[in-house]
Amino acid sequence: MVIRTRFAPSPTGYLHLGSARTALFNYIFAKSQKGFFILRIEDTDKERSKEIFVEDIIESLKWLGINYDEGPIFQSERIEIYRKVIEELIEKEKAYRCFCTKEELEAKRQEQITRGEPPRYDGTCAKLTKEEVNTKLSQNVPYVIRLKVPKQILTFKDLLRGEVKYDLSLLGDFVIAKSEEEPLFHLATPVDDYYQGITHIIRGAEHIPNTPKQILIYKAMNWKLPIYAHLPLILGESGGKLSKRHGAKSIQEYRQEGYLPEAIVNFLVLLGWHPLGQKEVVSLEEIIKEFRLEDVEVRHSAFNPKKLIWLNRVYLRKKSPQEIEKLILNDPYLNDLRNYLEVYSAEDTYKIIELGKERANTIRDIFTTVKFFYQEIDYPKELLIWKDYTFEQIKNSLITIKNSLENIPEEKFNYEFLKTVLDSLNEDKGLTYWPLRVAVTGLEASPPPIDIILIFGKKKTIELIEKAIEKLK
RNA sequence: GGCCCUGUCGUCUAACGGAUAGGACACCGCUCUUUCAAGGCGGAAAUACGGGUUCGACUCCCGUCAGGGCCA
Repeated sequence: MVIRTRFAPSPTGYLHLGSARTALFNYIFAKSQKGFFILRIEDTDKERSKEIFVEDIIESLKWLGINYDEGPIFQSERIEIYRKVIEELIEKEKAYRCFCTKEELEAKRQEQITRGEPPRYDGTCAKLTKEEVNTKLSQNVPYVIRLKVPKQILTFKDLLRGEVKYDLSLLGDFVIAKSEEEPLFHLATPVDDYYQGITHIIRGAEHIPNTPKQILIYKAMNWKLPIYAHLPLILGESGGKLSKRHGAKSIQEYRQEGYLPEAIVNFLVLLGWHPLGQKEVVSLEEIIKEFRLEDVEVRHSAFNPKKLIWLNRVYLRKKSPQEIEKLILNDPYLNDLRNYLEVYSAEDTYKIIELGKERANTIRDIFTTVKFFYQEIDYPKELLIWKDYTFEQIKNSLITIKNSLENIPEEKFNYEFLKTVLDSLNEDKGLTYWPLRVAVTGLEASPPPIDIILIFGKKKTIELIEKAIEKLK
């Protein structure tokens, strides 16, 4: 059997971590089985569907490296297919037109509630004769289309949870379409899944209660059922399902902040699944090789942003400065960082990136940790003080450093020589390095001073030391 | 409210009837070090609760409680 999976978002919001995880697992499973992964846009809700969200979904998937083999297929372009199914269901008397008005339905519902029954449709219009229906149609009485639901227990198999039971008598004959041209979610989804040959429906656990409704369509049409696997939900830090409402950031926001797609993919896959052994940093290739859908965890998991940051650091450190430069140049979301690439020579810029990335969480962070290379520095003179030394002692140390540096010929201005010279100046090396480091960075915490001096060069370094000495006078 | 799903360190997870319940993030020490980061070493930290089943339950069953989802 050729495996076919799909990701079927409705374009009513930006793609966030929760739905990206669903897409990812569908993709990984399909690829692990040498199957196909399909993108379907469920845009039948014309009010809430927006083109901008379609673009966002497509762009986000592309960025994450979740490539679909077919699609995007738009439901809005498939109205004829749904119409045929609806007509067939009515023809076979599996579904019927319901002419009840909102007021009538509301009255019945209130009645049922007062009787302590679950509110559901009582099937009045199912009893209408063909003649009665035709009369109402000719009078243009508005209607919806309902599916006939048998009063029995439906059991379906979820690949991760085993058998799930559902009492259909609680459901009543639910609405599957507002008209022949306006299918609802519970109709359009199974129809597409069937016609698109989807073998495995992998989606969020919030769809478990929807599953019986969709299975009923399959049964009414006499179609072979797909395999269902409902993924655990990702919960926000505050508890509820991760969603726009719970302050979930979109994938593109992470991109904008300088996260790497590898880190996000690795992070998401760890929510509910884990690679063999004790390793946690895994590439998409390894994931695809080791992935087994049955091994996916069923319990919901909370989103842990600190672990995402940690993974991002891991991947950031693996990148060479040249690769980071390329990312900045090629990603419009990081466009503004280009300015940083033009200040120093390419060689020096690579060195700066190297220093910055060791301390950065994200690509964007790189330049904030080494901002002293790019902006005028200022700091309170107290920052120059190492331990309990006096201003006088620090000033003298800086003067010694300055004189030593001035005496170093240009050709010997390299790491080893500088280290030998600076190491020899004071018994307490902190008396040398701390004030020197503050003088060139203005910061409490920064990369090591010699690395910085080498990029600034002799002249600029001496200028900065002179400024520091000036402060202490 | 009804129905459904789920309960292992704070968080993500391993253990799929048989070890001192393992790892990762975060946290706290120590170490390295001029600072920060990274690294190395170490620490604290969990089977929700109550009943069964079994020679033996994290693991199977029932109940309670808790969290979450869907519908209304």
